[in-house]
Amino acid sequence: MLSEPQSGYDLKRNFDQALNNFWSAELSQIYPQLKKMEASGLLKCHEEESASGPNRRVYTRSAKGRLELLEWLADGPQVGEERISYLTQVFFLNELDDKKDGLSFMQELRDYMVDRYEYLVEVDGFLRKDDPRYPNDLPDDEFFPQLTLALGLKRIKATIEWCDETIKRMKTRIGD
Amino acid sequence: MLSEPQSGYDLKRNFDQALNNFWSAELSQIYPQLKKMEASGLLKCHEEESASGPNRRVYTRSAKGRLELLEWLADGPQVGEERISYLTQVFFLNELDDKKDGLSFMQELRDYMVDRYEYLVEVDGFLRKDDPRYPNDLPDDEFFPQLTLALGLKRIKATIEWCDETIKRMKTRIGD
DNA sequence: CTATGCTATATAACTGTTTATATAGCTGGT
DNA sequence: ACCAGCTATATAAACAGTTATATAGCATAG
Repeated sequence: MLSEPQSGYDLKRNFDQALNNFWSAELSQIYPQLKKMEASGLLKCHEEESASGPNRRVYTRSAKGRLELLEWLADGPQVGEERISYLTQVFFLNELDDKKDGLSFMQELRDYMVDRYEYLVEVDGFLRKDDPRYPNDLPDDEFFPQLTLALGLKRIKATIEWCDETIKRMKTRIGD
Repeated sequence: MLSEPQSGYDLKRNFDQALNNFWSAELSQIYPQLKKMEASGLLKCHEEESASGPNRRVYTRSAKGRLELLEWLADGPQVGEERISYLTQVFFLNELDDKKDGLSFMQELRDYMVDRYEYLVEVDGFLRKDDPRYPNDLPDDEFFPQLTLALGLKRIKATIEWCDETIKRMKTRIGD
């Protein structure tokens, strides 16, 4: 992102597409943030006329901005806690009177994960097919975006496995 | 949580331990939240003297609170986006002049994940060993907390696999 | 006896993020 | 002609969450 000059609107689109739901941001967060970064000298801005609608405010990284980016990467991976909302729900599943309701919950979760998995496989296939010049791997501008996809696939697969094992364990407990 | 009467302090401890870093909350978030839930009739509160320090404000779920919990579960799993900070960093790794810096980044990430995996295996082993009365599975009060652990293990394993594959791909690209 | 750490609650300040709303003009369909 | 949908920016209000700070008493280690 911001490797090439972009407006807030472009950035939003790239965020949504490229990071495949591993990070998102609303325009109401992006626009003030870009202004803040411009004010502290990390970005430069120039206006462009738009064919439709208001002028585009196009941002470019400054030398200072680039330095800060390199520092951010040099600090190493940010491995803070990863929040999974539905796990807090799973925790409360033993409060249910009818144990079959817990099973339904897990089956619903599994169905969602399978749908998502199939969607990501499709996106991944599209990325890989596009360029036959590199039989061993993708060019740089596709390699790094594809890494986020590859992790997504592995993690969702692991989650589906967990759903299956949990459903099996729950069925045994119900005595079904 | 809140299956049994608890103070904000208890809740924090249980959150941290039981959800194994899949969810956390600070006391400064918990205390006002409990007051809010008491005000809207979801919780009841009574004070207890404490052996050390100020009185304990102990909360219990009300009938209304229990209903709301059941509705929350009946709505199905909350499968919102899962944010992974380090993936946004991976995305920018192709900005680095020296490709070996990208490799170091991935190796640092792998080391962290391996450490975390080994820690979770230990915790999981401790949970399973404690009760020999159930040879096939755990009692209810351990089964549900263990599910969060089981998912954590599968996901971290998947992440380590991804790190290994990525490191391999990166090495090939460098020509090492 | 002093420092550290634990139980226990509370608030202020700040940052991050989402939802809702507004404006403005262009494009394509019915 | 009208409506829906897209590009494009902007702000207000609300909500979520963290960091810092304060108070207070007890226990334990050095």
